[in-house]
Amino acid sequence: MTGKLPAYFDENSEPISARIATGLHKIGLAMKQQSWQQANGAGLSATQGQILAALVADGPLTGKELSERLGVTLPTISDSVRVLVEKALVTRSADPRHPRASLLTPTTEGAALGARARSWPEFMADAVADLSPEEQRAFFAGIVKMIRMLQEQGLVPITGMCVTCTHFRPNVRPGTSPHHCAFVDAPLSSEQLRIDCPEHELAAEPARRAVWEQFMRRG
Amino acid sequence: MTGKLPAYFDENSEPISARIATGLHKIGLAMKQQSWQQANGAGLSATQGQILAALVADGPLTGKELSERLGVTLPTISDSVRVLVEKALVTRSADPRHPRASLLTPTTEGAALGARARSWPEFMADAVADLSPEEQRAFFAGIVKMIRMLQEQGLVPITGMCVTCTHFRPNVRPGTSPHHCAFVDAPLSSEQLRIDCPEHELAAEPARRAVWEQFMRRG
DNA sequence: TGATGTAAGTTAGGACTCCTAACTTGTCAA
DNA sequence: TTGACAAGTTAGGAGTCCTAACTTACATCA
Repeated sequence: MTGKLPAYFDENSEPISARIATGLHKIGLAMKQQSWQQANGAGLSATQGQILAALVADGPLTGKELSERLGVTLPTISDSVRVLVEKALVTRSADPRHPRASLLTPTTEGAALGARARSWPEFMADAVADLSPEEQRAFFAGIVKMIRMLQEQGLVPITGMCVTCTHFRPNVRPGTSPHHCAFVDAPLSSEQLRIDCPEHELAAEPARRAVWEQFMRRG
Repeated sequence: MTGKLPAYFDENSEPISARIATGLHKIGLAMKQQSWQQANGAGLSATQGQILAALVADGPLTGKELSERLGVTLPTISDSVRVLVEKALVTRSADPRHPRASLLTPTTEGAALGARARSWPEFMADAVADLSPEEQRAFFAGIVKMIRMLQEQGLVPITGMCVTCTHFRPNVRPGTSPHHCAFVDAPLSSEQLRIDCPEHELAAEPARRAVWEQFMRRG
């Protein structure tokens, strides 16, 4: 039955991986526009919104930490933070951990805006909601693996994902919830993995690789 | 067997759709950085690279068409095109279809750069390549549906996808290649669907909706 | 007690992105 | 012939993002 039809597209189409890349590109377009619009609607710039969202999600952070999370350089952060301080949306306080660092904390008003900013990607969640649960699981699994590989290439900051966390124990029991989080001491299924956990603690390199390999070894 | 374990994460974790959204956000971060770096390495700005890539992929386009494809306004395109013309990477010629429009065509050098720019998302294809073929199919299916839904919301331009094309005939035969492309008169499987087909011709609204519904009706 | 180093930020400056608003200019229809 | 429409351009301004060069605090070690 294979070879029965001339299979025009097998020869003339780009490989599926390239088309996935193109598709993600289009989705990225929507995200960019959306976050721009949402931020402007809230009287913020896009990065200001992201900063507030990060502070609300992960607690007080230093400029350095923000620059890593958002994937921009320190001067860019410094600039946006200055504006946020002027607007009285965040305050600085000394960081006990680092000599010259200052922890950024949102004010009441800033926290409210940050909470709203966190929900900006929800327009995508809406689009995802129309997929069947099974499709969502498959989609999510692909995303987790893909992010991990992009992290290997140094293109995505390593934060928040279970699969790089000291507390993560992959495939420790049979059944639908094979993984375990040692932090909250609770079982965890593959589709419950976190992408942005505030308790994430980066595992050291050899352990990190071992955890990933054990995670990928299904069965 | 359900309910056997306390299911901490069922209660304390965000829904999977939200985590998918966050994940896509992270991937978007990598795309943004990557295209910035690649473009700079080629002596272009990010949008200039995108414009050249679009011209190489889809043939001569007008400014208007470019602005729709890239999701930016006409002035932004106009500005970048001016620079590209100064650099002798594209030329303008009259468009027979529209009175005041001008078709943009890459020069030899521009076409070479555009071809390189087209391959910039390949770093993602590499990350995708490590997924199993089955995972890739599922991932791709999710992307196609998601883009379609974002198009409905007007967040992604409607171009290049089979599922909005006059030539697309979904689910017309049983088996692994149920669809058909009337343009090249060839059968088509779900994972061969195109995301960015230059022959795409937008179907009129009632037909478009009907096609989508028939596409979603599996079996 | 200093000299040197390191890490976190800031400032300065420049290229690019991206928008809105206002204008120009061809074509077509009333 | 007048007016509407569509495609572009220009002007102006806010924001993004970088590199390079500084500042400042503490830590270390001679």
